[in-house]
Amino acid sequence: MPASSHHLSPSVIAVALPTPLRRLFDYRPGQDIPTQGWQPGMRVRVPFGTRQMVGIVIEGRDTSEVPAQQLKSVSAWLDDRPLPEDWLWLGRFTARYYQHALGDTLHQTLPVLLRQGKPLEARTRERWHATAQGLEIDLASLDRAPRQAALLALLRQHSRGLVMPALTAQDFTRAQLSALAKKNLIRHEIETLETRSAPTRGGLLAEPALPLQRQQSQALAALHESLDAFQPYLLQGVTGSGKTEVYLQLIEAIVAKGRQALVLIPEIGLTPQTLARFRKRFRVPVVALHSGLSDHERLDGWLAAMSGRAPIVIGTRSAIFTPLAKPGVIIVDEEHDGSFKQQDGLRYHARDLAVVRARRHGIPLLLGSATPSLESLAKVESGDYRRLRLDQRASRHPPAKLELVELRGRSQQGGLVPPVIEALRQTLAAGHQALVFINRRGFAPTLACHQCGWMAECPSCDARMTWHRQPPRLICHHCDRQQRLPDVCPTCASADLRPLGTGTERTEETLAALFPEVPVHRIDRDSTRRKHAFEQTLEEVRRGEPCLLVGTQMLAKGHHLPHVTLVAVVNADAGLYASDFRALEHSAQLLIQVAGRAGRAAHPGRVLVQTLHSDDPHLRLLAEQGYDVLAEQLLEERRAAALPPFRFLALARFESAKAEAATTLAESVALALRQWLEQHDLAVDCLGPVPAPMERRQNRYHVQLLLGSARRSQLHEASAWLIQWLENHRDGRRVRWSLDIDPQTLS
DNA sequence: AGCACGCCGACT
DNA sequence: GTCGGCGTGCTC
Repeated sequence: MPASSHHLSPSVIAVALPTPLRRLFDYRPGQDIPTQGWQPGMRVRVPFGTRQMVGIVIEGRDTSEVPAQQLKSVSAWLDDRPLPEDWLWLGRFTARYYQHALGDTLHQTLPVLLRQGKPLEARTRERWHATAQGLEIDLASLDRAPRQAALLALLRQHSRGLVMPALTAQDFTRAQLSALAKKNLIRHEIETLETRSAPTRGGLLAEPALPLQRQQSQALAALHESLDAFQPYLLQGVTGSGKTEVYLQLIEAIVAKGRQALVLIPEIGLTPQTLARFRKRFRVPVVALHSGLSDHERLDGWLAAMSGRAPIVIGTRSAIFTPLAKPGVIIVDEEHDGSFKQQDGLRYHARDLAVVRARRHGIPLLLGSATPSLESLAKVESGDYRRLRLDQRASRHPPAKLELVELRGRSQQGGLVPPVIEALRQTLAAGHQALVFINRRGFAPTLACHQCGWMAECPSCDARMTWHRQPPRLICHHCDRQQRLPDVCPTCASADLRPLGTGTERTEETLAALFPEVPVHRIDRDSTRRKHAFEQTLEEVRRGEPCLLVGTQMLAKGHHLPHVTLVAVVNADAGLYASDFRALEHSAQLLIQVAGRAGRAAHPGRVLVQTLHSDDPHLRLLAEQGYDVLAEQLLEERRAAALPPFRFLALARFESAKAEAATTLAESVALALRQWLEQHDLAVDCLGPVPAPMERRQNRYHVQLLLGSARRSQLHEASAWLIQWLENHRDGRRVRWSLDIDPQTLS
């Protein structure tokens, strides 16, 4: 709403504040309203309780329900123009859809520096110099403050001065700077960073686009049919079929029209290589928003996107909230990936918000995946999305078929059966590389006593502790609790303690013993904790010498491993038989993704999948007919079972130190909700409360209530009512609760 | 969520 | 005598 539709100065403004309270707070506008007038989306600093907070002005009001004497005034208006309208709109939509407090939502989707009230414009930084006095003084006179002396010595060497980042990089502190400044030995000035805009001469591209295969051209042609209107596309392409090249050429067309492209990538996919590929192609700036940025870098990227200076913005989940001056397309790569859903606090799904945002802007949306989510496939079926297929790989080999290898009745070494070990041997003998995929880190999933059957259990969770070798410890993967390894069984004192099951460390160890002549690289969260360790290993692997790779899903996603011709999956069953209704979908996606690592270059690949259930119909369907056919069947099963995407769900979670507290609250709210649903004749059902799949985690008990409806609007009404009930009920104090709209998992 | 206020145990 | 435990109540 433009300010002109309001009084120049309303008597009250409603402000969204960073608190979980689901309401706005009214203030008097105060004295220093910007001369151009106020507008929704402007930031204000306001007194809140005993503190000052930064809030976002949402609307003006003639009167407040709050008694006039209780109204406080705005302390300061922080902006003379509002934050971008597209950002505010999406924030308001998100808060409403996910039933989250608006103030908290807006706060979370803003760069840290803007949350703190820093100016929206140019970024400033301090540049420090030695003063004339500081240049003359004898450094020895500072011998009691050696760091100050070192700092002054450094500044003396730089006549143009040094900026803060350069100083903190050398571990100098603000305290040391202030101390020297107090002695008049140094001083600083504030400089504005003139963010360079793009060199546009020489054209858009820094390197020529690659020639397209027939299907890629067709996909691109289809995309060109709707560059100026909302239209979602599902680009379904097998690994190695050149989805990225389609993205790049689409972006080229969009940027050539003076518009911006926003690219969302899964957390694990925003690697230096991915980024390098974009930056190498385009001469224009590519802003990357990832977790490694400093607050200043993040603000810079945000401002560059907001002003339109950055034609291409690429980032993970939270980048969906980046404002764009001239939105042209949104691309979501690996759209099925679970990391697009935030799993705590504001539980939004970036892919779903991308749809909403593209519709609002009237621009195309491109969802890419080799293994699309059932949600997106259902939208293709219903005609909402257009499907574009890429079935051909750039290399002449078709994607490797999954070969199921039965585990039952076979001896195992490090979790591998003889035919798989033999296949590894042949692969190495041919001078190739092999990848062993095992989705459990550590040495063994647990430690068991062969005398009495005792197993290492976490004292705080309903879970087994994982046996780790490096360092030798029992670690709970759910709460991070660590214990030393027992020498003897704690219940029967037997020394016959053995690993139960297999993790990456154990497989690595076995492979190193079986194939001493080649290096074995383990890639999991533990082995790559050191910065750049992952990249270094990949670099070495890409050189192509025969080697073995052992790893978790870190290895499965997106990395080019051109010399790998054999993929072995240690155990396909873990995900297949999990209780979660999406378990099958997710493990099929993971298997196909792992399989995609095999044979991307000159040689065809093989994929061996070990399983205890080689006759499982779903697994066989996947192996024999591929993901599409399985997905079709899974969709039918979901339809028959009235599960998403044919039904909408909301999951209320309750958590407390005492099990009864959570259960009692959940029961009361369920009872009240059921009555209310009946009275209002809403087609929403309410399942539970039931204990969560892992009831006890970190010594807290988890209970949940599942709401389901075929009507999204009714589900929303019901969840809004539920939230209100919980907020008004004091018993909820000792119980922590949350509501998850469109939950990704029911655990 | 913070942060204050408030009323009962082990310390200088 | 007080520092501080976290129970309850409020934030325009």
